Amino acid sequence: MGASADKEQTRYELLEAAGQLFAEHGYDGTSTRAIAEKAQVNLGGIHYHFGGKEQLYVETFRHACRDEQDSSEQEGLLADFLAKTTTRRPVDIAKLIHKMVSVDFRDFLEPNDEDWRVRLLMRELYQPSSAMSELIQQVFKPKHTRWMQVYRIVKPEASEETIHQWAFLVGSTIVFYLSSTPWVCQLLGRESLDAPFFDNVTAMISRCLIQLLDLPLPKELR
Amino acid sequence: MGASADKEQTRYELLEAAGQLFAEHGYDGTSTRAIAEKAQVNLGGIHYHFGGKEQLYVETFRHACRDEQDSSEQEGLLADFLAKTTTRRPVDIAKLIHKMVSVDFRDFLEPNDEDWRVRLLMRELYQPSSAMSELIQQVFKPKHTRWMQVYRIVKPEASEETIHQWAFLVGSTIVFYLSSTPWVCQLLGRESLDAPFFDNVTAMISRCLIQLLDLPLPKELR
DNA sequence: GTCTATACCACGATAGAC
DNA sequence: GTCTATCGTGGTATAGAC
Repeated sequence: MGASADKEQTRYELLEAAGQLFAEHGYDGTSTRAIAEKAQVNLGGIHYHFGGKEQLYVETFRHACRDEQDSSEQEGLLADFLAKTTTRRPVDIAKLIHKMVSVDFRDFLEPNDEDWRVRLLMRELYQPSSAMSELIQQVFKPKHTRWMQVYRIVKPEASEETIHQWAFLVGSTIVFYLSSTPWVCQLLGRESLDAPFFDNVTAMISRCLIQLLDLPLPKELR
Repeated sequence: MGASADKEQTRYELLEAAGQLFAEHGYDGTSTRAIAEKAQVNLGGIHYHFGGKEQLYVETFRHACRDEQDSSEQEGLLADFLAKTTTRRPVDIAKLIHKMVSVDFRDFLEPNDEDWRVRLLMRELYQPSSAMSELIQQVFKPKHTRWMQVYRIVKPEASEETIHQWAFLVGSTIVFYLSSTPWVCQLLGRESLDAPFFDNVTAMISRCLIQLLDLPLPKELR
């Protein structure tokens, strides 16, 4: 029993240490020796428990996914809206869109420097590994499908391609600001991007989505 | 004389070989030995001519920038428009925006697999190195400034922050589709993204930009 | 001045001792 | 289950050939 608990403990220490280092320095920028040292585990332990650096990365990834997919506050927003059998006023759909955008932005762009999970997920975007499919299925596909549902409420006759492209608008903006923060800061002559800045971006993207659907802008977005 | 020409030739061979390999496999994924072999140059030549892998990467980058910044067709579009002293009708500005978006998308998303330069520039986005500042100044800042000028023509009283965020819309979309193509394809159930697909994205982003400025949509975007 | 051969150190992986 | 020794590879540096 003690041995089994120790094993889990060792695995956990390795996953947490590896996650933080991978998120900070990337896959290639992180040495297994650094991970082992940070986790207070012997170098050989990585190969013993996970099989190698590559597999440790994938497992770190699954570890991060499990914690991320729980926060499906957005799911609730949409479900609540769909549950209402009352007539759906255009302006209510517009407000729903604004709320959903806000949730997405808050989940991904809130400056929570202590949490390495979001940054790790984003890294996978540009360095696709064998963990990519898992991340798509568990985190991004549900979000994407939800956005597509919203579009279909308003324009059920639209082409699939158009709906997909519309649904990508929020994600693409988040990916951009998350990955290109140093660039954006340099072009803006700033040190960092704060919450008010992202509130404005949220409002702008909401306006885009709403206007593309020919819905009326709520007062708060005017 | 012959020696000097040989030197330039060797440097050129190294830059071309390194550029292709860096674009294909990334910085960490490319070994100096592979570069030397592809360029038919001795391993030591990299250190002699450039000082090391890092400096070779930066020079490869400048090499790519010089070829990229020439294609400033967009510059011409905007200059032509500004040169016209006739009254600027809102719909003409809308058409200008659509044209400028088209040029941007064509420059970056046209499937020119043989040319490694664009892919190399994009890689720098998610793996910022010492070459970042150069890329921003030479390639992205001019584009960004151009977009900001367009916004000011219509709404000179807007806040700097709003203008920046508006100007980032095109770039963020391009960065997204360029970097996340595998993800997009998997979510769409496609093999690849073709020109008609990007034409639709171009149209959608143009609509966003135009509607955010309260300009009338040209007929071709209806 | 230009290029070649080679040695050096850090890293990932692995086998074998305990 | 843990730790150490060791191998192959990659980036770097340099002495010496031309």
